This record gives sequence, C-alpha cells and structure tokens, in this order.
Amino acid sequence: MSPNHPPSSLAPGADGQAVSGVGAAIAATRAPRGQARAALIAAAHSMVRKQGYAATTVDQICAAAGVTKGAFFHHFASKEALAVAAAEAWTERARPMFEMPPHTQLGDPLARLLGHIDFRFAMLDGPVEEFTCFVGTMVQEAFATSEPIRAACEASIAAYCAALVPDIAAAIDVYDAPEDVTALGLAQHIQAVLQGSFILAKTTNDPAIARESVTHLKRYIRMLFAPPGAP
Amino acid sequence: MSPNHPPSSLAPGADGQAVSGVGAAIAATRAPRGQARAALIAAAHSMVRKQGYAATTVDQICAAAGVTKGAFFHHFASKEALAVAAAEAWTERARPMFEMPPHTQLGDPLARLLGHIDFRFAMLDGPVEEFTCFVGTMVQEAFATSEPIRAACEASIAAYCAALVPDIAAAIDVYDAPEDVTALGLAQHIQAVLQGSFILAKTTNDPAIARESVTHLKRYIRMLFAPPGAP
DNA sequence: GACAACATACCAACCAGTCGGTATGTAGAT
DNA sequence: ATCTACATACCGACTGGTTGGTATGTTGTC
Repeated sequence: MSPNHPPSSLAPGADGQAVSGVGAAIAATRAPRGQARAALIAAAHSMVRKQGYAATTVDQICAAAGVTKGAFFHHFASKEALAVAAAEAWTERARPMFEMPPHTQLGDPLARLLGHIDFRFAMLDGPVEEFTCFVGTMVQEAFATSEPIRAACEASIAAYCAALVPDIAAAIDVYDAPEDVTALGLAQHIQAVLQGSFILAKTTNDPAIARESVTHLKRYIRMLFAPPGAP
Repeated sequence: MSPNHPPSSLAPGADGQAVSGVGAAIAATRAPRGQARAALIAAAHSMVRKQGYAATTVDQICAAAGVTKGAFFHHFASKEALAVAAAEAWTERARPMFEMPPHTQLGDPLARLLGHIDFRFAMLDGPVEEFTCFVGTMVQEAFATSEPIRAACEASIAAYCAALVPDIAAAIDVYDAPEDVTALGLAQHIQAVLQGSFILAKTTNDPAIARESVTHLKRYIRMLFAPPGAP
C-alpha cells in the first residue's frame, strides 16, 4: 500500500525488536528463534529506505536483523525473493493506516479523504528515511532489472490506491467534480504527489518541502469537490 | 534542472555518439579522443536512469561510453565524482527546455506555464527510462550516504524550480491566487508531481499513469488562476 | 529421532580503484 | 620547419576487499 512510517505499534510484530529504533544500526540482540523472517523483512524496510536496494547488502540486512546468513537463505531463496516478500509485507504494514485513524469514522466521504491527506501530512516529520516509501524507493531501482520486484511494488501501490477509491468515488457522487475525474485516477495522483514529495524531501534532507506539496494537494482536492458557487 | 529526455539534439554534444540510442547497450565504436568525459557522463545518465546508481558499475559505464577504466579515472577521481559531474551536466542538459519550445514566446505568463506543463506531458512517452529524471533517481539512493551527490541533486532540482518561478510569479500578479500560494512553492509542487509520476510510471512500466497525474496538475493550476466567477 | 530453524565456514565472481606505460598534442628554441 | 621538453588523454592488466550464494554442522522442538 505504499505507506510510510506506520503509526508505531499499529503493525504488530512487523517491527521485530531486533531492529533498533534508529533504523540502520546493527541489532543489539540476536533475534529470538522463530522471528528471523520478520526481523529480516523489517531490517530490509529500514535499510532500503535509507540506502536504496542495490546498495544494501545481504550481510547488512542480516546484521541489522540480528541473524546470520544461514537464516537469511533458509527463509529466502535470494536477495530478490526477500525484496518481493518485503514489498508484500509493506502492503500489510500500511493497512492500519486506513482502519485506525479517527478520520475514518467521519460520515462524509470528502471529510474522510481530506482527513487521510491530513494524516499523511502529519507523517512528514522527522528523519526522511522514516517517512518515505519502501516500495517507491525500490521500484525506482528495479523496474527495468527485476520483473518480480517491479510487479510486487506495483501491487503494493495499487493496493494503496484501491483503498482510497471508495471514499473518492463516494465524494464524486455526492459533490460534483469535473467529468473526466475518476476515483482511481485521483487516487493515483494522490500517490504520485506523495511519492514526489518524498523525492523533494530527499534532495533537501528535510520534510518541509514535502509538506508544502501535500498542502497543494489538499487544496486541489478541496477545489475539485467545492460546492458550485462557493467562493 | 531535473529534466527528462531533452528534445533530441537540443543538448549539442551532451550525447556522445559513443552511446548508442538504445541506452544501456555497449558502445559500438570507441569514443574519439577528447570526448571521453562527455561520453562517460552521457553513459552515466542513461545507465543510472535505467538501473539506478548503485547497481551501475564503473565498468558498465566505461563500456557504454566506449572508453576504458583508465580514461574514467583520468577524468574523475571516483564514481561519486562522476555522479556529481553528471548531476551538474543534467542541469545544463535541461536548459533548452526553457528556451526553445514555442510556448515560451507567449505573452501571458499563465499560458507560458500551462504550455510548459503541456511540454512535460508530451515528454511522457516511450520507454520509461527515457523520460525519467536522472537526479531524481540518484538522490533517492544517495541522499543519506553521499552528501556531495545529495547536494548536487538538490542544486539541479532547485535550478529547475527557479526557472519556473518568474512565470509563476507573474501569473500570481496578474490573476488572483490564494494568498498562501508562493511562486517557489508551486514550482516545487510541479516538480514533485513530475517526480511522483515517474515513480508511478516505473511501477507499471508504462507512461499512461504518469500522464494522468500531470493532467491533474494542469487542472489544478488552471483552477488556481481561474478568473473569479468563471465556471 | 526427525525435522525445521538456525549458525559457521567457505567460495567464485565481481567491484572500485591503482599503476606503469603509450599515444597524441603543444609550446618554445633554433 | 623541425626538434626537444613537457602535458594531457588514454589504455588495460592487476589488486584487495566485497558480494550473493552454498555446503555443512548445530540446536531446539514436537
């Protein structure tokens, strides 16, 4: 679903305690038996977000996960297979974003949509590598060289967009929007703005420039669904 | 300036003939003496856009440029130094985008701005790696691991945004826009949408999804500067 | 004791960068 | 104009360290 830093503890077990909070550091403790797979995926998430996929080595992931190479290749046939599994896990890790936050309780679909944008806006804080998107980063490097990774990233992004579609479709029904605006198309545009804002944030190593862009996105959505005749 | 595929032959000499048109292939001929540096930079542009920075090896760049490793390290102290030089060259390669196209002749600043968006829209065609952004791709991987590369990419993006500012500022003067819209902020938003649309295009390996997003961007800009009371 | 979940030791390929050497130009003196 | 002296451009074999992956041993669990 292409999320970023999911609200801590909303993805139970996804963040193996083997990965220290600061992300790229080496795991202090060894991962408990039975949690190697989850720890490896969590380590891949944080390391790839910081360094990119190709620059992140299997050894680094193992070290960050508190696991040896033997465990790695016991659970994954290759580095590429881990990447695919991590992309799928990323989708799951994002799910709570659509179920938990308060704005999901609102009755008006437009209010829910705008609430989601606010939610994403609020995420744009702290170190850049903690709010950027794992699959967005990875597909950038792998789209032409690894078809399995590309497809997994596409699925994750598509799942995020699909989760936005119902509220957008309902908003299109209730308010009047330009004819050629589709729910899926707008959902994809929202995702594009988020992904683009991550890149700008990386150029400055600061979230401020990303917040500016999401503010424009929110204004656009408000204007799209403005009651006709309102100022 | 974070362009993409600059209109062919608008960047004279930047595309060393050593690099074949298909991008990642090995150079058919050896680069003529005196053009090794330019050929290496052009090769870096095409290979990094397709594979990413870390996954692209110095040997691959040399092969694509039709040059040996000796020449590489004669011109660049390191792979990182080439990356910085290539980012600077990318800025230059984008410059014609703001000087040549017909829309730059228009009198109305908003028309010029919309013309530029159309121009970018028209670029979203063909293989993904031929319209995506070199510095956007590279900063994604290097923002946390190479400060020189990060800074060079920031400068390139900033130059692109700065080139958009005059027209946007003039449009803000002529038409009335919301108070908190700044010329630089909107320029950065335009850049964010473009970068984000590139990422979506990479997920599907198809430009269509990127065009959709740029269409939303154009509608937003038209709405922002709409004469009050117009439908 | 059998099977999954690991750990350890190891390897062949690969990678960025080095180094001694060659080819090509160029400026000044004659 | 030609020779000398030097600089720049380029070549390609080599190296030390790294990388993804393997082969085999060990430990815990039912």
